[in-house]
Amino acid sequence: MTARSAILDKYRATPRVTISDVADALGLTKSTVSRAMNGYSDISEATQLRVRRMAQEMNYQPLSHAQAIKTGRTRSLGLVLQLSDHDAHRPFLAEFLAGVSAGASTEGYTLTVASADSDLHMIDSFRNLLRDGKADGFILPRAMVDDPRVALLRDADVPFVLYGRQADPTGCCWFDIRGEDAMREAVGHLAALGHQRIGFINGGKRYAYAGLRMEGYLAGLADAGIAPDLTLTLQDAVTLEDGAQAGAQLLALHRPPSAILCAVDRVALGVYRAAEANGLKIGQDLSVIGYDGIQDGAAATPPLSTFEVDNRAAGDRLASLLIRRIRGEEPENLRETVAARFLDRGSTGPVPTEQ
Amino acid sequence: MTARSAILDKYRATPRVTISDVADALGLTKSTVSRAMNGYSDISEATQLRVRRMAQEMNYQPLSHAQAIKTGRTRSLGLVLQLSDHDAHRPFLAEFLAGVSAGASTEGYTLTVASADSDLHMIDSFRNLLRDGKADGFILPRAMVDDPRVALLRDADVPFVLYGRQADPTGCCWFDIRGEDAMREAVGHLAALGHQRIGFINGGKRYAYAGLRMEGYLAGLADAGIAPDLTLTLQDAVTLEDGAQAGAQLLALHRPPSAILCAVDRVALGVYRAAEANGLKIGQDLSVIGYDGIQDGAAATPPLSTFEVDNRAAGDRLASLLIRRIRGEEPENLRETVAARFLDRGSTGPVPTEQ
DNA sequence: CCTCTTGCCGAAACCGGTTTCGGTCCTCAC
DNA sequence: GTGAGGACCGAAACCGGTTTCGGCAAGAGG
Repeated sequence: MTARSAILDKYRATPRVTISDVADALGLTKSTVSRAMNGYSDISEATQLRVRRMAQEMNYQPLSHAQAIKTGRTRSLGLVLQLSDHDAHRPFLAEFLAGVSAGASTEGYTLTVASADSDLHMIDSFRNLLRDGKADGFILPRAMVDDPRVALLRDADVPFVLYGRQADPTGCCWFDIRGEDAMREAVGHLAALGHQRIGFINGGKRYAYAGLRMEGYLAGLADAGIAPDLTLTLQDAVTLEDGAQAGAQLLALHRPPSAILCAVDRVALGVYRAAEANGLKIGQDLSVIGYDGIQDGAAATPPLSTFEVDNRAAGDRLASLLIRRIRGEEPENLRETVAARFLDRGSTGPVPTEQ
Repeated sequence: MTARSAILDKYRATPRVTISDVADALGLTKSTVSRAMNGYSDISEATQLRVRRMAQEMNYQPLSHAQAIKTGRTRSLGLVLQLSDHDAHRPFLAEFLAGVSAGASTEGYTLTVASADSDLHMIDSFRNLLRDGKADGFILPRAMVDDPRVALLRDADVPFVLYGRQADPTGCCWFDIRGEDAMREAVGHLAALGHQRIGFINGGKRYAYAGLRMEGYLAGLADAGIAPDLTLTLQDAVTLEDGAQAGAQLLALHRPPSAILCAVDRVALGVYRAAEANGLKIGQDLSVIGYDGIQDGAAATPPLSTFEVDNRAAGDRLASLLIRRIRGEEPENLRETVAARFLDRGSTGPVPTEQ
């Protein structure tokens, strides 16, 4: 009851402490307080400290939309979701959003989410959010090879950060997980198990990650001294159905692969289905490795060996990088990549003898 | 090139048309324009029209955070995601968000998303968003039976709208899909196929929907003249693993059910697994009906019969209702429910003869 | 014809900040 | 002793809106 009331008080009763309150409490003017809070050099160190301390004590925090009226910035990050790639998005979204909003809020930022069902609509979203000061910059999920969002925002000099990388890095910040390293490592695992014919089903070719993962696959083959066989690689598979179809296609080959590496977990689960249809047992007759670490993979039989991707952490990092970009840091210093962690869960095994 | 430039112009070059620009263009003062835009009665109809027309023509739209400084409202809807119920959320989130943001933007509102990993943290989120004017009201996904968010926001007189219903409707607006009707209909379907022993695996009991769906299940039994058998009902299952376990439990009964109704698709897919483990063929030896309409259900073999839930539309409606609430409409008039659509897809069949 | 409303709009204050522009006062060099 | 310069802060304008208050003209009523 009293706890409840205390909370409610903060909801409205207390009229909120303003910059003038702080100024009065210190016998200063609000202009001085403002400049002190913003670290202007024409305010003495001593005064800055006094002001900050008092602000802390009085629990004063400038009202973002009051500052925005002059500065144009409202301390909020924009995220425009694309409906077109639903299926790809779904498993990630909740954790990703949690990460972004957490990362944003530790710096006093909030997250504004919009959605668009076409590229044109997306541009509109950007424009509206900027125009109305609902976003100071943008997080762009799923970098594409020739990304119209990048072209637009870069030229417009609007801060943004990519989840994924970009061939032309000019003006780009990003966070990414090194999927290419994962693919390379996966091929290494499979080769170590004796596999020589290792198929690769790549993801959506419009996305930047596809090229990288292909490189990783090829690098892995090179590491193992295996000559790449183009008939064993397919691309542009993102759904379970895609995977089932691609898997069937590979298994129908004259000399089918004994292992299939998939750039996407969902596709790997499709390969499960194809294997089942062919009477093959995953982990024995056919080895499969995926990438993403989705729940359904862990629940499959056998559990899918895959690479765990921490989308929550990714969101957190992206928010942090974008905020630094908004604050003026150079893009060159705002690029991070991390490794994915391999989860060896049982969908691989030694190459079957009776080939 | 020229198209690009035009867009960029709107991004920044054009300094944005303000209320004074409109006033000057009409030979009025900005106070008149402001009141005209807001429909004050002390401005003549004629002038209001003139102003609105000109605003339209000049593409003027008041800057939300400039108004907020006086009004306290910034035309944005708040949504606080709870991390605890990840699994329940995941499949819905993308479409749901798309719906909400679309519904919001048609009324000139935007969507602010935050996340919380505990109830306490969630209250903090509410408070911060309100305090900083980042949300004028909230959408509360997944209504719970004794929902702390409702208690809080209701008492604080903050506008909110529920996805789901509430036993005590005081001050509550909501949108919901009548899961109870769906359950009732499902039981009817199964009974029509000859099933007499119909199991029911309910969802998370902390959620408001669970009670309703149980009622629907019982109503369906009553319709069919079947006496309810409590040993055939389980509850609190939300994940695939929960479903597998619950399914195994029901199938291990002395007199197992010939059909199992699940309040959640994911759980139904768990029942698939349990059936498989028991050597039962879904659709022949065991009938299963789910609820949600998730993709994985369509991809299962046999495709899961279920109820399609349009989360995008739900989000859209919720946004609309919340905005009306924010604008002052009474909660009593802001309650909507719609029916779910049954998808008969092949996981049901006549009751097997050799019982 | 004069007052009293009423309708309609302008003037100015205000909201909570930021930023420009000066104005002290102190120090230091000459 | 004095002038210049720098450190530090106050005064006031400003941002783009909203809201209060008051004034003017037209119409109603006596």
